[in-house]
Amino acid sequence: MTPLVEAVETAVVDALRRALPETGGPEPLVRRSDRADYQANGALPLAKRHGRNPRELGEAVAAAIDAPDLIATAEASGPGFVNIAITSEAVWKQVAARLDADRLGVGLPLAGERIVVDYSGPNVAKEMHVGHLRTTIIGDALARLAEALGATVIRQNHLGDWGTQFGMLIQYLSEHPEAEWHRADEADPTANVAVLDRLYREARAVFDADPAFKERARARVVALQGGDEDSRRVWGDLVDVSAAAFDAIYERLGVGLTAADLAGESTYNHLLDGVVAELVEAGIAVESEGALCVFFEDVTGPDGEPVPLLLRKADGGYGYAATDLAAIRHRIGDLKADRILYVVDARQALHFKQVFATARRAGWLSGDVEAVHVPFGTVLGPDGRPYKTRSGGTVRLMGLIDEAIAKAGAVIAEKHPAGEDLAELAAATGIGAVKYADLSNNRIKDYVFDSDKMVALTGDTGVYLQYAHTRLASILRKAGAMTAPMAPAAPMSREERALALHLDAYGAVLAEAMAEREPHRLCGYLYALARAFTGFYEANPVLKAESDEARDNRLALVRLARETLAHGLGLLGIAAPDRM
RNA sequence: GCCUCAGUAGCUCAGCUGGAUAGAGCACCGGACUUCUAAUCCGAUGGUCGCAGGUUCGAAUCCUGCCUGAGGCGCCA
Repeated sequence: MTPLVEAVETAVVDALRRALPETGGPEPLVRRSDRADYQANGALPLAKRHGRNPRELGEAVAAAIDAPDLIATAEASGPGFVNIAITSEAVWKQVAARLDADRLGVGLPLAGERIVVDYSGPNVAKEMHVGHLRTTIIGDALARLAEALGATVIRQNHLGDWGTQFGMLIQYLSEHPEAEWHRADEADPTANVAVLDRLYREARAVFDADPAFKERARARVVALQGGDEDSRRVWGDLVDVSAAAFDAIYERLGVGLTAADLAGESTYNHLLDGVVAELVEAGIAVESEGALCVFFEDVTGPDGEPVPLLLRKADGGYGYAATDLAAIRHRIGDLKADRILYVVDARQALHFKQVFATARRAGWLSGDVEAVHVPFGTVLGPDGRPYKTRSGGTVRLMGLIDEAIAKAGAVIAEKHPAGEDLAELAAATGIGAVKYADLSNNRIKDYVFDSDKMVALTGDTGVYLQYAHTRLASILRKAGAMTAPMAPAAPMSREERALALHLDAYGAVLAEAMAEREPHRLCGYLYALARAFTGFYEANPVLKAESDEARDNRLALVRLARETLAHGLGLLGIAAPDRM
C-alpha cells in the first residue's frame, strides 16, 4: 500500500509542474516537519535553477496543490518551504488500511532476491566470547530484516573448524587420554567446550615450548587433512560437541541459527586445490617468496611494497583467504546468491576488499551480484579498552548473557516480588537489553558494554520498548474482543496524529535499514514509536474515551501500534512480552 | 609511510543522504501516581557540531587541508 508521504510527493510533483510548467521531473523533497505534518522543499532548488523568486514559487506551489481528500492545507513558509497538513480522515483511513493489510501494509521489495548472510562464525573447541556478540546479534537482525522484506535468506555460519590448531589439539588429546573433556557435564552443553578451551591453551603452551611436540602436531595436521580415520573421528567429535554448545547459546540468545546453517571452513577444504589452480591459470595468483599470492596496485605496506592476499603459505598449507575465495565462489555459483553480506569485525576490511577484488578478477563476482562487508566496531569494557576480564582474559559470551539476565531478574523482582514467570521475563528483558544496546548504536562505532546501564529501567533501552508494548497489550486485553469499525470522520488529536503518521512510515524505515544494513535505524524508529505512543497514552484515554467513535479510533491506533512495535522488536530478535 | 573509520551537551549516543531555532538518554534541579501498568510523563539547566578554508539560496551533513583517537598493512585466523 502507498504510504501517505508518497501520496503527498505525488501531489507536490503535480503542483510543481503546474506552478512551473517548464520543469521536467521535479524532486518534491517531502519530509516530516515539526511545523506541519510534512514540508515540501522542492520549490527552492527549482526557483534557483529557473531564476524565479523562491518565496513566490513556494506560494504558487502551495496554491497549485490539488488533493482535497488528502491535503487539508498547504502554505508557503520561510524562504519557500511548503507546509502541508493531512486531513484527519485520510490519516484515520490509513490506519484502518494498515490494520486490514497483510504485514501491516509493508511491501516485499526484496522478493525474488537470494541473500547469503555470513555471521557469528565461532571457533570449534573454543568457547564463544564477547568477540562473537556483535556479529551474532547484528547478523541475525539483518537476516530477519531481509526475510521480512521478501528475500530468500541463506544463513551461513562460517565456523572456524579447520586449520593447524586442530592438529595440535588432537595430538595433545591423544597424548593425554586422562584429560576427560568429553561429556564433562551432561546437563550443560557448553561445559565440554569450556574444558576443550582450557586444553587448547595447554596444547598451545606445549606446542610453543616443545619442538618434538610441535613436530608431532604438524604430522597430525597432515594426517587429518589426508583423511586419517582416527584423526577425523576425534575432529568430528570436537565439531559435534562444539556445535551443541553453540546451539545452546543461540537458543538462549534467541538467534535463528541452526545446524542447517553450519558451513564451516572445512566445508571448502576439498575445493581449495581447484580454486587456487583456477586463479593460477588465470594469471591472478602468482608465486612470491615461496608462497602463492594475489597482488593489488593500491595495497601497499609500510615499506611501500605491495601487500598480497596470501592464498597458500610457503609450507604448502592454505591460508584462510583461499577458504574465503572458495566460499564466495560457492555462494555465487552454487547457492545462487544475488547478494552476500559478511557481518564481520571492521578490522577485516582490507581482507574483504582483497577477497572481493580477487573474486571480481576471476569473474565469479560480476554483474548484479554484490558482495558486501558489513563491518562493526569493537565491544569495549568500562575502561574504554577492548572488553577483557579483570585478569585480562576473554569474556565468555554465556557469562555475559547470564549476567545481564541476572541483573534484569533482580530489577524485575523489585517490581513484582510475587511474579510467577520471573525467570522467563528476566531472560526476555535481559537478552532484549543486550541486543538493543548493541543494535541501537551505529554499527561501525566501538561501543562500551555496560550491563547496569542496558538493563536500566529508564531511558533509551530495550526495557523501555518492551514496557511500552506491555501497556499497549494491556489496553487491548482490557478492551476485550472488539471489531468495531473506525470512524474516519471523527476528529483527531495532536498525539493521535503524531502516532498515526509515525506508524505509517514503518515500511520505509525497514527498507532504509536494510539498504544501509543499519539496524540502529530501526531501533531509533521503534524508540520514537514508543515515545509517540507514550505521549498519546498520557493525553488520550482509550477505554474511557469521550465518545464511542474516539474509543474505536484509538483502539485501532493502539492495535496498529502494538503490532508494529512487536513486529519491529521481532526483527531485532527481541521479545515483546504482554505483561511485565 | 600508506589506507580505513571515528571526533556533536559533563557522560553515552541520534541527526532521516543539503533544509527553518542541532535532538534523545544518563546525571543534576523542580513538578505530576484514588489512572488504560508512574518500568511513565512534564518542565529547567546544558553545545564555538575537532580546527581552518571551500562549494550555494542554505552545511553537523558534500569537497580539500590540518589536529586528535582507534584499527589495518606476507606466510595467525
